[in-house]
Amino acid sequence: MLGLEKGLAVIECFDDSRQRLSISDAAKAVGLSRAAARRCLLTLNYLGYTDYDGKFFSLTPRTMRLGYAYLASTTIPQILQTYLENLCEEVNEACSAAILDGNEFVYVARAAVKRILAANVSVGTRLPIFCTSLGRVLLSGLDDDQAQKILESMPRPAFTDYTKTDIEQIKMELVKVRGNGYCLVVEELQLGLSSIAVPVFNSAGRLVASMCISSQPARKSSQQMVEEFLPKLLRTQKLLSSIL
Amino acid sequence: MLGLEKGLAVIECFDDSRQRLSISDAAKAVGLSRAAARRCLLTLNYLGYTDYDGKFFSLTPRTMRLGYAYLASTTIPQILQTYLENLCEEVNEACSAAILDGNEFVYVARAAVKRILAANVSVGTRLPIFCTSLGRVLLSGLDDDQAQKILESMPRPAFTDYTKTDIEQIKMELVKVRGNGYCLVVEELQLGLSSIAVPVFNSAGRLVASMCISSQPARKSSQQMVEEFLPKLLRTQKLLSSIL
DNA sequence: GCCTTCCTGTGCGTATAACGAACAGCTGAT
DNA sequence: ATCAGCTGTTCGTTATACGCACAGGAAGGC
Repeated sequence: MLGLEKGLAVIECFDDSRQRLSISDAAKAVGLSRAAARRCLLTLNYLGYTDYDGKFFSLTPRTMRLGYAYLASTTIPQILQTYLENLCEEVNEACSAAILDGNEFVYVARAAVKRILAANVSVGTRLPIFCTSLGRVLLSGLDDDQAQKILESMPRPAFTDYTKTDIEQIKMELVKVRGNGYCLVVEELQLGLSSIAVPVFNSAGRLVASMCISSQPARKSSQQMVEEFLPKLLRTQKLLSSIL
Repeated sequence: MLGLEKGLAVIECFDDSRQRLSISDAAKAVGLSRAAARRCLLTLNYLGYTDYDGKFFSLTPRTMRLGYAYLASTTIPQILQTYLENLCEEVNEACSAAILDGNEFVYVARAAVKRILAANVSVGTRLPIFCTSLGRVLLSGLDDDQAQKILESMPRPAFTDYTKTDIEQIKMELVKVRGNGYCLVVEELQLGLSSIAVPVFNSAGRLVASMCISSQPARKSSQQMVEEFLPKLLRTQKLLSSIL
């Protein structure tokens, strides 16, 4: 069904840098002919997924039904959310859970503490997997071939001086993650940010998500992260694996 | 483009009561022929929006790209989120913001306090507008004909003994909201829940959202809600209207 | 003022995608 | 063992989606 494919591509091409699109804009962004893009947008408009002011189309909140169909249809994020809030209460740091989607991960649950600097992430936010604790834990659940393929398929920019970008280096990290059962990443995504993550298994022992506690190197040393946070993460992990 | 319409309907038909659907299930739920439903699901699977185990289809996190295209393409929710977190910090109660979508509203930002009872709402959750403070504020921004039409179009069950279900009664409430500039709703959606909401205007004076502080009648009387919370809501409202 | 350029909306003939019906194979239940 | 229900596949027909081409309109340059 080509029409469906094109329509979905049109929806996805809206983002923070493309909030309002004319027909030609959308056609260019998605790689469709103007006629095809127009048909898609008019259909989306007819169905209530977009607004049209005569010149520009913009998405309506109706679109959120699509994304939340997933969250509503999956119990794991809801359960994770509850446990992360308890965990957050306990350690007074931001706690998040994520699942793999292609070469990114998606936050599916999150409990944040109110601090001055609010990391601008929320449920639905996507981040690269190669340089994050949540991502590397998810990667560690794949076999080497798959991990290799995914790592090769993605750009691996050095966000900071500490970012590991070499595939072999990252694969060595994955080995460590599998051996230790956790992943600590310090300032690879952003200076001043550190996080420690563990895998989340369901009752069948399958890796279904990863969860982490985020902090700042200035407040918590790497050693503190492991000594203080890891036991609590592992306890939550155990609780979760019995009910997922 | 009929194909697009059908595909989107198929995505939306997944929810908490329909997590995993066979081809026949989906066909019945959406009202398509089995053949058409199969074509949709196979296409969605090909595009990565669903998983298929040979019998049942389920949505993948990829689907969240669609819903989050809206959030990412709109700055209002992000700004609201920041202000709600400050407000939440100040009053130590759950603060939420919502926008209108048909005869429901959608939470687009939310800051919750950690309490024992976690109201099971998050960004993306939808609730009816006729019996909620957020909803009535949004309704009050429409003209009478539109409000009437929307109210008529939706089921209005009495969730509690206090739920106002009569259209005329609700319209009188809307008049009060317009006059007072706020809306207080006590235990109409659920026993033990109360909330007070105000409209959010952009710099052009147009109603773009509503925001509320939620509490419990056992802890905060109606009078307290108005005396303590309303001034803070109005201050935040004023701040927002200067930057939206 | 005019011209150019870009975009939009529309019509049309064509290719083909989507349609539904029908059939065969499979599974699970009675 | 039989039946019911679901799946996957094929096939001829329909009409959907296609891209091209043209006209109207808005914005900008000269």
